[in-house]
This record gives sequence, C-alpha cells and structure tokens, in this order.
Amino acid sequence: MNYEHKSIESKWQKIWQETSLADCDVSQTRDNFYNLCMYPYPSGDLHMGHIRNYTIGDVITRYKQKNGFNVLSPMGWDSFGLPAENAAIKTGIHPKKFTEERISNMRDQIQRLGSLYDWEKEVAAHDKDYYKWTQFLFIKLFENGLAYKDDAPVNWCTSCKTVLANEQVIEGGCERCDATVEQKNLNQWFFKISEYSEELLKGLDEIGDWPSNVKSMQENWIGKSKGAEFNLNILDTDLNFPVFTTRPDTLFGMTFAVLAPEHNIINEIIKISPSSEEIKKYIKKTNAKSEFERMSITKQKTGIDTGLYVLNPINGKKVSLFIADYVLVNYGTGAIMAVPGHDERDYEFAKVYNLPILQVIIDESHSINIDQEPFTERGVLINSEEYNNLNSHDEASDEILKYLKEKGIGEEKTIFRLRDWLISRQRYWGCPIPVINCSACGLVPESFDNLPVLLPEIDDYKNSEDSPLANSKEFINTSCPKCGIQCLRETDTMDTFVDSSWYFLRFLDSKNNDMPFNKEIINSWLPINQYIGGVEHAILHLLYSRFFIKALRDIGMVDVNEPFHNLFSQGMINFGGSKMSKSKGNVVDPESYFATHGADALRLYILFMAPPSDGVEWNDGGIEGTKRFLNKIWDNFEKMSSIEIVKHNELDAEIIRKINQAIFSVTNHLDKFEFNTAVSDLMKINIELTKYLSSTQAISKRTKDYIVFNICSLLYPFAPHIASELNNMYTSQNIAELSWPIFDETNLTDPTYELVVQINGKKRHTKIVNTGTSKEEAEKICEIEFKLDLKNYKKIIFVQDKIINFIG
RNA sequence: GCCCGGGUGGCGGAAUUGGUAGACGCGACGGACUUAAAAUCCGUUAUUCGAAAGGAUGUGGGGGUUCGAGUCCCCCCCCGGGCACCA
Repeated sequence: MNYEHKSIESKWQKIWQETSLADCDVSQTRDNFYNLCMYPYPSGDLHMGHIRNYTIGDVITRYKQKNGFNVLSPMGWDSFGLPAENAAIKTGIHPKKFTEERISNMRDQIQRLGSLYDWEKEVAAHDKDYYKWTQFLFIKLFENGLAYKDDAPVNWCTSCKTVLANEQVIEGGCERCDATVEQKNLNQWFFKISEYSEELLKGLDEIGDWPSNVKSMQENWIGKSKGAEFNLNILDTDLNFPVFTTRPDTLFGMTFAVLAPEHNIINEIIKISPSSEEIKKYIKKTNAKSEFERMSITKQKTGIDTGLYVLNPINGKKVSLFIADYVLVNYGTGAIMAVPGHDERDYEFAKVYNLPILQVIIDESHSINIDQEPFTERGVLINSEEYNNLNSHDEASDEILKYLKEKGIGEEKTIFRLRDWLISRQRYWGCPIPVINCSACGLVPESFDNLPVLLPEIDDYKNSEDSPLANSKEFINTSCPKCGIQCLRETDTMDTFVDSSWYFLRFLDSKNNDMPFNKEIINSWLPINQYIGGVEHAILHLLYSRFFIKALRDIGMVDVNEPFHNLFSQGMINFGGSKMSKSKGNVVDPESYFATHGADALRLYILFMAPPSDGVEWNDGGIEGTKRFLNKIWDNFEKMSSIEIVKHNELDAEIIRKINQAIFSVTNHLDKFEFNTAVSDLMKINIELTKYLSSTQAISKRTKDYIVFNICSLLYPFAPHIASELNNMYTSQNIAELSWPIFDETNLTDPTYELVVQINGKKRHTKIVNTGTSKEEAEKICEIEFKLDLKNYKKIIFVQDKIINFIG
C-alpha cells in the first residue's frame, strides 16, 4: 500500500519548524558542530545537484544532532551575479526584483526537501545589510595593503564586456559565455592572494579531511617551482635582466636567451638594437593575437632576433638574445635562458630559427643523443667542464647554484604560478567598490559611516567600455572623505567570489549592525567542521575563502588559519550523458518528485544511487525502488501494530541481533560518508523484519520497542518524515529528540556461518557450522561430511570463522 | 605532455586486515492475484558445458608474490576530471 507521503511530510516539516529543531544558539560554546552546505546561486529552481548537496548536508545535521552536538546549519544566497543582470537587459525587470522572486521560490523548494536550516541566520549577498560588510572588509584589506589598484594586462570578455579573473578563462574563452577573451591593459583592483602562496600550499597538509583531488587541484593551481634566478648582461651595455630556471644544471647548454614581448627592458633594447623596426613589428603582431592563439601549443613558435648578445655567466660564452611570445611575461621573470638540448619548447624554437643545440646531459649508458628530440630525463652532465659526471637535476643544480651564489650572480628562488586575484568587474549587479578617486588625496576609501555605498537605480544596465554605474551621475559624484573636494567614485563592482569568501562568517552573527561579525563567536566556531559542495568549486571559491581567512587573521579580525576543516565534494548528476542544463533541455525537475514520490523517496534515492563523491547518471526507474522500500517498511510497521503481544518469543533473539548489526553497519557507513551502503543496510534490515513478521504471530513488548526505536532512528537522518511518523505509530515521543542508537558489541556475530572448504585454493564445498568451530573440529567435519582423507594433504590452512584450505 | 581519480553482471553499484566475487536496488524473465491492466506478492537472473548432480571460466589486458588476489607488486590499454608554451 502507498503511504500518504504528502500529508506526512508537510506535517513533520511544520512540527520541526514549531519546535525550532534547526535553530542553533551560537553563544553556546560546547559541542558545537558547524555543518555547511555551499550557499546556492538563486538560479530559479532547485536542480538535482542542489538536492544531492542538501540531502547529504541534512543527513549530517540530523546525525550529529542525535549524537548530542549543537549543530549550526545555515542557508543563504549567492545572489549577485551576471544572470540577473543579463535578464534585466533583456526584460527590463530590475535585478533585485528578479533575484528576490527566485530566492523565494527556491527557499520554498528547499523547505519541501525537509532539510533542517536555521533560517533565522539567512543571508543574501545582494542585501545591503550584507554588502555593506563586504565593502567594510574590502576597505580593511585596502588599509592593510592587501587590496591595490594597478595597470595590468587583463582578460577582457568581448561579449560580457567585463574583465575576468584568470580562473574564469577556460581555453581562451569566457567561462560563462564562451566568447573570445582578449588581452587588455586596464587599471584594476587586485587582492594580494599571491602573498599567501606558500601558506595556502602548506595549509593543505595541515587541513582536515579533504578529497585528494581537490588538494591536488589547488596544489597545481598554486604551482610552486623551486629553482634559480640570475642576471644576464646584454653585451656592451649596462642592461641586465633576471632569468628564472628550474634547471640550473643545464646552464652550460644555454645557446640563446629569450624575452617575453611585453618585457620592460624591450623599450631600451629598441633604442640600441640593429633590428628595432622588426622588433616593433613583431610586438605589434603579438599584441593582435588573442590569449588563446598565443597559448596554443600546436602553432609554430615565432620570435625575433634582437641582434644583441648576452653572456652565459658560467662560461662567458656569447649567445643571441631573442624576443618570442612563447615566453610569458607574468610567469617567473618574463625572461629565460634557453637550453634547447634539454627543453622541449626551446628545442622547437631552436629548430625553427636554426640555433645551436648543445647536449650537456646524457643518460647513464651514454646512448642518448639529441638529434631528434631534447633529452629531459635524468642523467649525468657532459660538456660542463668541472661539473661533468655529476647527476643531473638535483646534484648538479646544487653545485652550479653554489657557484652562482659565490660569484654573486644569482640565488635560489621559489616562484608560484598563482597570481593576484583581479576582483574588478565592469558590471552592475555586484557589490560596489567603496573607493573614491580624489585628485588631491588619491584613492580614498569611503568612510565607514557612509557604508554601504548603495547600488544606484539606473535605466540602462548595458555596459560599453565603462561600467554601467558610470552612467549614474548621482552615484559617481561625491566628495572626498578626507579633504572634502568634489571627486568621482569607483564605478566597478566586485567579483561575486568576494561575497562568497566570507558568507560563512556572517551566518554566525548575521544581525550584527556594528561589525561584519563578532570575533569571539568566529573563534569558537571556526574552522567549519564539515563543508559540503560541488567539486566545481574545488579551486576558485575554496582558495579565495582560504585566502580571506588568512588575510582577516593578519588584520586581526579572526584567530583562525583555515576556514574549512573537513570538506566533502559531491559528484555531479548527469542526465542523457551530459550535465543537466536548461539550454540542453535535459533537466530533471526535483519538484515533480515531491508530488509523485515524496521528499523521503527522493532523498533516499539520491543517496542510494552511487557513492556521493562519484558523478552519476540520473535513472528515472531508480526512485521507484526507494519508494517501494518505504511502502514496504510502512506495511511492516502497520502489520506489527496489530500483532499479539506475548511475554517471550524464541524468534526475537535473531531479529534483535540483526538490528544490532544494522546499527553497527549504518553508523560506520555514516561516519565515512558511505550513504549508498547505509541505505542498502536499511533495506536489508527491512527484509529481515519482513521475514520475522511473516514467521511469527506474536511478539514481546520489549522486542517491539527495540525494533521501533532502532529502525526509526536509523532511518531518520535519511528519510526523516516517514521515520518520525512510523515512530509515532507506537509512541508519542519525537524521534528527532532521541539519541542515536548504541550497538551491543557482544551481539554482532551470528551463531553459525558457512564454512568454505577449499582444496588447493579452490572452493569445493560449503557447510554451515557453529561460529567458533576450531581447526580440529573443522577438519573432522570435512573428514566425515566430504570424505576427505587428511593424510593426503601436506598442509591445512584454517582461517577462524571463514575457510579451511587443504593443500596436497 | 604533466597531476589526480577510476575500469566488477543488461544497468547503478557491494565486498574490515588478501579468505565464498556480484550484497542492496533497477531492469528482464516466469508464476500467483485480477474479467483485464496497474499495483502487490513469490521465484529465476555473471558466462558457459550439463537432463541433473556437478564442472569450467570470470572483477580492462599481460606477468608476478601467495595455500589463496577485485584487493598487494611490475608492465600495458582504456575512461573521467584538473592543469597546460609555467622555463
């Protein structure tokens, strides 16, 4: 029979609300557990990814509550961002109205999933009471030298008409719209995340439980390289420039040097180079190329000979100086020593321009030569004077570095790939940068009393070269907070990743009108015990938030090193082979399942379908299975309610043991985030219950209570509505308020097991025997039962309560 | 190219420390109930030989360690994800 999921679910959601089950007193300082799901962008409707995220989060919330923790599980909205603005351009509806309607719709949907959230603490990034504090924190960073404005070559999306962070450029295109991204020189705001490169990297080792792939993605992104930096002198001039290399051991193999086309020293070179006209032409050509074109590794390398020379510092040899766009200005020093014999890119370039290629490393057996390709593996040095025969890489690098240091030419150097975080956006629907351009005082932050710098009402959201805010006279015209003269505001807004870098702090003190948050509360609640969200945020959001916490710590606003202790990344849910998206028309709408199958069945299915960290294909039939399971357990409980009560029933011992095993197994799986197998445990215990109920006509009161309490408790984190209702069939107690069941360690093993009899490692027979049967007893059983002659076997291996293996 | 994951029935996936491979669910097939269908219930379901009893094969491929390998070691192939002219 189908149980009435609709009425049951709304009934219990109401009860949880009325009993304030989700409300958390953050002033309490004992047994706190901060369980956080990544706050969503209000896209309009909940999708399966959200359902997966919030179901996992709720399982943890309810499980931890039952274990006595004071759980904080808040929810909010990452509500600034492009889609609302693009919609406004199209339809004329104000982004605020558009966004808030969507928030209210999604909030309803989230509530119907039955997850517990402390809505008292809800925040929304676009709310002026929130972005006031985003601006406050920006000013704090600015005052502490962690936010600065600088000219920089930036990524400009030709379609969104805005600057993008490096992280938002995917294969030369805009992350959002795929349009071509151009390089432009603009005056932009940056956060000094690069100052924390080393700490962000180290922190990954000290952090709690994070998925290894997320750690490795962050490591890759930070990109630490150890090597040497030394100066090259341009022959017959006093021009010097530094180069960076990770392979100082190959220094004798340098046969030319290369500068990036944007390198500062080129201005000087043009003055003295015999081929300055060609250089100018080459640089012009390079500028016209898109970032993607330049980065494409398939194209042939290009460059230009400056006609100038530099000296190899280790042997004084004169080599040519080139300019080439395969050298990147914003990595290392923007200049390299080229060792074509042992570097693929230099090799390729040398082939194109017919430059000498010198082998300075050879494999141990001296059989490798570099006629066809460079040799980049380990070996020993040749053609390197007194360094010959040293091992390449480490040993030789150390020695050559020592020489460079002694001579005062160079030094050890560690560089990072991570660059400063560009946060300016030339868009409307974001947090205004609270800075004023004063012709007398320079860049001046808005005074705290004047915060928030409100987003003005404007007629036209379209941006051209300037930000939309530049069109609002009321907005841009202001006076300098320092000297009072008339001046103009900054017109850019912040990257929305700034908003999401600190929202988890505001949750703890969301009503605070004097400060973004109270330091003491943050110190007692952070790091967040469990953070749960999609793997798509593995780099950006998680790295930025980590930076933010470290920056706020150094400013003195918190005493915490890392924001997130444990991180869980759920896999994506695909449908029809690709990621669900409205544009592809392959969206499975969770809302319809609330009506047809109920929230509990949907929750169970989404947990059961695969290990939660795996990506998975949506299968419509699967949810039928979890709904069937709920119907069956419902039927069992109804059947049990009409069963005769007796003092004692012999069959009880077994069902009690099976339930005890289930408590053990579900608890273990829950602790390890193995929700799929935890759900299968629940299904198994229901099969046992079905068997038990069909084989007995009577039950003892104690057994019945045991069954009800434990099955309802185990089911509760996963399918909380039906678990609460089933429990109420028998008692007026609310299952939500009872503690997590404890298993009896002495009652986990079954009294018998199936002994596997192997002969020479192959399974030949099985036999049900008593648990604890000794080797001798097992041998005797095999002699009698399977007519084995023990004399025929050299060796008998017996594994207690598992197998016996006769070797002969 | 580099760095992470991963490869088990028709499908999603289970398998403490090496110890009965395929739990649980979906699907399929057969049966019961029904005028019929749906729902529900019962049974079968890795492949293969066999009437059966029983045997052989089987966790991407090839080697190895072991009484015993999905699990450990070496080599190779394939798939997913991330990074990528990063010196």
